[in-house]
Amino acid sequence: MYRSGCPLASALDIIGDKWSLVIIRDLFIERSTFKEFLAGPEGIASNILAQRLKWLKENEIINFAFKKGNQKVKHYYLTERGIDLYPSMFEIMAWSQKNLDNPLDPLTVEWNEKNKHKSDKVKVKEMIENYRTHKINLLSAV
Amino acid sequence: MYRSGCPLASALDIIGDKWSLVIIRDLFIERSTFKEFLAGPEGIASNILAQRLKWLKENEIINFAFKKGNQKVKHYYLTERGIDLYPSMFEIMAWSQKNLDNPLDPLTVEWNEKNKHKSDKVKVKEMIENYRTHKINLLSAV
DNA sequence: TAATAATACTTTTAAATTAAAAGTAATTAG
DNA sequence: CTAATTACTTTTAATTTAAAAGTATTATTA
Repeated sequence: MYRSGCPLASALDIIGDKWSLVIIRDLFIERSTFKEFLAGPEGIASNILAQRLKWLKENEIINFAFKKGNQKVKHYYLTERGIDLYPSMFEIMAWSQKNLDNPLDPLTVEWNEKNKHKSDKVKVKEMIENYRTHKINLLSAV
Repeated sequence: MYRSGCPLASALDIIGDKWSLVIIRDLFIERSTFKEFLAGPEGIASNILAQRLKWLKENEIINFAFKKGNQKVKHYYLTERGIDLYPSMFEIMAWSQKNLDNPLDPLTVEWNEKNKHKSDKVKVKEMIENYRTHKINLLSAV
């Protein structure tokens, strides 16, 4: 299943594509439904989205639950293994902002402004803490 | 060119595939020629390798030089923008080793053993320092 | 409660990318 | 001068991605 015993290559075997981390980003910013993922600014196709959600679930990076009284809307959320990806994503975003000259979307500009006085370590820690709180709320409503 | 103004998605537009970071990993461990990349344990196809090297050069993540007296063997190396990817790669490898159960190759086991007493910050710093030294040697031989 | 709408997909077909294998031009070594 | 080596390129097949339309199930509305 894995191409080699290199941990970098193994990780890329799971999340090395243009969409997986984008979906995981959406989960971190509290988007949780198929419809919300579809509405993201990158415009993922519904078949690709369905396929990636299945793959990420099979690899125990995400899971989903229904809220009580509703069997229609699936709420996806990150497992611990998924939450654990945040430090990698943070470093990739830092690299991107330092090295690519693509104008940032308003959401990122706003987030940067709000967090500019914090250290990287605190930024990562707080994002994860906030996500855990959100997840608890989501799962307590199932 | 970029799918959105999200820095994560923008980075994935450049390096979001199964091979780019594997090639960059090779560069960090001082593999520098087409032949050496081809010989890596993942078995990249030569056409894919050529295409990726071209793309990474176009995006100023890598460059190459000939050594003096030899116009045949191209020695690829990381630009500053490429070296800057190491913290992301380090976090991905850390995630992988914590969360995937794929047996590590001997090179990684050996590296882990040699560096186990160091902090993550020092590991990252030293890898980059070592790479810079290697690069200086390489370029002073052109 | 029956019709309508919404949600999370699936299917189909086309386009693009990846892969495997073989081939080639330029350069160097013998 | 010949043979080998290096860094590709080409060709063809297989796989993946994408776009668009369609569908089953559940929830909402009249």
